[in-house]
Amino acid sequence: MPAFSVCCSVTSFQKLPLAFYRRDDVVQIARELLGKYLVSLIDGQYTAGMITETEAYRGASDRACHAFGPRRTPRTELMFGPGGTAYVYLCYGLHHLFNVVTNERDQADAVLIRALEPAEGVEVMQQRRKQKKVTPKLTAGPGNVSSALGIRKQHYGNDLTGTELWIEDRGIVIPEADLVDTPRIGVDYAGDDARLPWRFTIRGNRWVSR
DNA sequence: ATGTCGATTTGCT
DNA sequence: GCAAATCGACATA
Repeated sequence: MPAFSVCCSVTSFQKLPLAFYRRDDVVQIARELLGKYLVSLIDGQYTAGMITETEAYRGASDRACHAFGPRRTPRTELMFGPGGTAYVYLCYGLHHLFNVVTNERDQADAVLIRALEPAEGVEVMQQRRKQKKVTPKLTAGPGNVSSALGIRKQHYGNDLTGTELWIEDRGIVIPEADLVDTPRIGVDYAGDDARLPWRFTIRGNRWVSR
């Protein structure tokens, strides 16, 4: 059993274009992001990992979303802008959580990236995370993803077609049968919306939180 | 293996 | 004031 998925026969890694993010169905986008690669070139360090866990947050109509209401504040305003930017915010006062803003202007949808399978720059990730061993703890859990890739609040608003932080299609397709949906984590306060099956993982992949 | 607790920004009551 | 899209250190078993 190999430690990492094998990536093969792909000649070009395609950076996802703005059109990918600006579509109307955030739940579908959250599904499609599984198997894509989140890449960062931050502080001169190149790190990348395959996305293994996502959660969809559907704008003003979703009680679990910061933009529910609609709630427009200096922090959430970015989500009301057009898709293709990085919504980074501080959770519980210390964890930087990385989200992808989707949909068109005024539709405040976003996808939270919750876990990665490390691909490149693993040693850099270990240094940032202060981990001697490579285990799922390295990149499982949204706070750990940001920590491993060097994502901080200064990356709030970054253009995801830019040179610091982006997502690539490397030709990996997750079969529909291997796509697992469950309720989202840590949103008990959201009433009925807390039960929506909008958290997505890859069946059998060990690089997931919890 | 499981549980409690502290760190500490943002935004609502 | 308090709860939050969390995590890891530490305690106990």
